Amino acid sequence: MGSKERRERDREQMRENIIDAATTLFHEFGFEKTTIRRIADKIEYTPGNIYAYFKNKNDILFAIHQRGFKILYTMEMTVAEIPDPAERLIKLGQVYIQFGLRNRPYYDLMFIDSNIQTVIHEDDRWKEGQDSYGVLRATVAECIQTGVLSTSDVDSVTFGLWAFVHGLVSLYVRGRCAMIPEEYMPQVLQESYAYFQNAFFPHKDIPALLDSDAFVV
Amino acid sequence: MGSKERRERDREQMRENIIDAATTLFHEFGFEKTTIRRIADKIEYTPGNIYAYFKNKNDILFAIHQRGFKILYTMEMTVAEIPDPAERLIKLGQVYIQFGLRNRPYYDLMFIDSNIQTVIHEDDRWKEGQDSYGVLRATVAECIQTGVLSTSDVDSVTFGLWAFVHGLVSLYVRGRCAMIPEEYMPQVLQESYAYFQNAFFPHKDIPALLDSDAFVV
Amino acid sequence: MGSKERRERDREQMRENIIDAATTLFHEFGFEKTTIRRIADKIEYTPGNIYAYFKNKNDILFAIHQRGFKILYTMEMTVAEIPDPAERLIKLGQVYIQFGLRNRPYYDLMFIDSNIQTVIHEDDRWKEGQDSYGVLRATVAECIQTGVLSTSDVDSVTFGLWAFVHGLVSLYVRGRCAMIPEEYMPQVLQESYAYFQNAFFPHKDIPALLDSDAFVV
Amino acid sequence: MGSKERRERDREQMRENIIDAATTLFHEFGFEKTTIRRIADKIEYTPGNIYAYFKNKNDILFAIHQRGFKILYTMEMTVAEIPDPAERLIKLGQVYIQFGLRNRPYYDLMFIDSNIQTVIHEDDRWKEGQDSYGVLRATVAECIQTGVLSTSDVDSVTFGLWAFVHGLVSLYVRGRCAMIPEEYMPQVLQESYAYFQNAFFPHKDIPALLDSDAFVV
DNA sequence: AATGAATGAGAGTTCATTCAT
DNA sequence: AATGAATGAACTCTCATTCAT
Repeated sequence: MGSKERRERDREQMRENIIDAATTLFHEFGFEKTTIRRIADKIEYTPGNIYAYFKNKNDILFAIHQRGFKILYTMEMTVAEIPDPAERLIKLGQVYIQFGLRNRPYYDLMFIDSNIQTVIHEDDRWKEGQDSYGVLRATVAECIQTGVLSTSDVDSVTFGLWAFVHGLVSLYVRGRCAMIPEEYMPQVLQESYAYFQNAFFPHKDIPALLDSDAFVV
Repeated sequence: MGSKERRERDREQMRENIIDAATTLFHEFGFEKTTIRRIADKIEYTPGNIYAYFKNKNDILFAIHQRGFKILYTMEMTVAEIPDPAERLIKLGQVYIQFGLRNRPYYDLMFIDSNIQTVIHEDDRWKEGQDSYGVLRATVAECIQTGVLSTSDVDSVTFGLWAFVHGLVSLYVRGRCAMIPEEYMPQVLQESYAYFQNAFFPHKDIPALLDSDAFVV
Repeated sequence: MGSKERRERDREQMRENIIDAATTLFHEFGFEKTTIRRIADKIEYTPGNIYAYFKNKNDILFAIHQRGFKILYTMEMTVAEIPDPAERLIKLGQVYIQFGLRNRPYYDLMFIDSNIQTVIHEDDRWKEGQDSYGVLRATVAECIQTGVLSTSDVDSVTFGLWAFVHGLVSLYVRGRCAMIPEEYMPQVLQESYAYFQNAFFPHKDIPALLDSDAFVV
Repeated sequence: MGSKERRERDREQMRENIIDAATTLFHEFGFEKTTIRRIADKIEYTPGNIYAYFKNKNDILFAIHQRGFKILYTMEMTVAEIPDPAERLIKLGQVYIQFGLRNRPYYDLMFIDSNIQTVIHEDDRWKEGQDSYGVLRATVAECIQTGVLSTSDVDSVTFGLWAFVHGLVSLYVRGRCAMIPEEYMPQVLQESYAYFQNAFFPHKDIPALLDSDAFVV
């Protein structure tokens, strides 16, 4: 019977609907202020019914979290095949920023929100994130190996680079850029990135990637 | 009468107590999950009595927020007199990191938390923060003038530098560093900072400031 | 399915239960001193559940208010067909008094209570009440037309007559008749009414309606 | 020593202040919604200090109540000497209406409010009110004796007359006159009163007292 | 007499969650 | 799978009242 499969598919679809609705609402109103009823209303179902798909409210949060990392990883894969590690590193940063700006609700949960901490065991979260971090770290390591970056410690540089792009995205996402006019932000992000890129790879003639749309918010 | 003054002092002390308790709890459990009752319990007072000192829960948040910026500004002032703008810039970054690591609950509220947005008018917040940003921006501008930094846009570089240090602190404060062992973190932070410092000021011989205690968490 | 209908009926029944309980309690203790908890206790439900049927406490008050006017209007209709306007007017007064005495909690809310003012827009309340007033006014107008009442102003007389019956009911309902023994009250009300009736229609030989049970409290 | 007397006088003055403030506030916001703090604020004293003058909130209510009856009685006395009982009766009604319209907060408490019921023992209230009622009743009795009113029962007529004037005042005071334009009300009240006066004393030529200012609100 | 701090009880309301149907 | 009713615990906040000073 395909009926069993269809039921499976319907079930999955329903989970997706709930996650979609919750993602938007969590981002817009915050986790605490988003009620199960509101999520249910949005997808035109009953509050109680949500519990047929998720153990509880936290469980929804966890699902969103997982989905976010899946998306990020997919995006990272689009530049994974670039042979030159320096260029790959630069593009990785851009991909990361692009991911953050275009998936704010996910980014929020994955790298900023602290509600998630009570929901997800540290080990679980690390497992989720380690692939992404792993890709970045591996690229940095390659850069060091090829001499384009000179450092004794892979993690320090990896962490620093991550911190930089995370800083750009999170200050913006959390509305701490009031001193810079909104419409000017894409340019500031891009120039900022370009400046840092140049500081790290001064001798290499890697295109500044000014044509990138990573910074379009 | 000194009695009136003492009462004044007692009252201020009480406000401090409330702020202290709330600061800790907000950081530990989040704003929403921290109840007035819990704050009251912590200082062994009655919930209702809190309202004799603060209009409401939001008002407490606001007070914490203000105090944080006051502390940060004071810390920034300790390096404001350094004549060499490059050195001053480097120390400013260290002071910022130090502030973040040692005042995590404040840092949380000031630069990460999003509850604050509904509590504090954007204008007010910006006014609070502009002094700090202003100090940083002025130093960057000086570096450009003296030719030690070369860029066409002050804000892009200022924002980028802020993003970097904010990234370091916020990833740490929000527990996203599980991939790096806790005890190894101070070193990672320091080396990361040193590496970036060197990337930005490669020709100047500014001490790496390895003796700094900025990174001791 | 009859199941949906039954659920509908159950729901309506529940609303009725809440209204009934609230009506009694509001009358007995006043609106402010009646707590949602107490209403819930009385019908053996949970406080929170009340909010599944009424938006808030005010909403309950409003529902009672509406119900009261419906009852009054229905009672007025029972004498609306009396052809002689003078007789109709007299009976209208009796019906009004009867309504007040037998539905004290409603009467309270409709014509005495001032909490209702903050709950219900003046326009809404007036709309509710205008039918009742309209019936009375039309009857007075007819009496003037047929010459049995002589006045230049319909409203003055209508208002005066209303004031009289309202005075009787409200002094009683609000316990201002301590100077008259309780058991003597029905007779006082009746004789008072008869005396006024005679003063207004001295030449007509309308039965004093002593057989009426309007005044039995 | 006059100092003891002055202290006595000061104390009395303070009680007056509290009563004044409370009277206004109770009328404007209702008993429940008027807080002790608000009363204290109005007279620029401390909440706690109020309790040096009144046992509790109810006690203030009681004092207002008493004062109201004192005022009413005083006003009634201004017409007590009119020799013709019919004229006296008519003027008594006008005085009553005037009292009600000009002392709404008192009137509210004395004849409408039901909070007072829980505060004041029925016996006490009756004692307060009996003088006023007594004056009215005595006048009615005199009218009967002189044949200008013909009835077998003094109380029925007394109560009816009281009900009429009470109805006029209370419907107005409690905002149930939305169907009549505000500015038209004084005239309606006056004409209504005149019409009733004429119904009761058709053969006597007592001036309609149209010049009275009793109905000016 | 007057203050300001403090209390404790309780208000209306919300909401995640459960459960019978 | 889905519903609608119901729960129970908790929330923020208010306020009459007390009391040490």
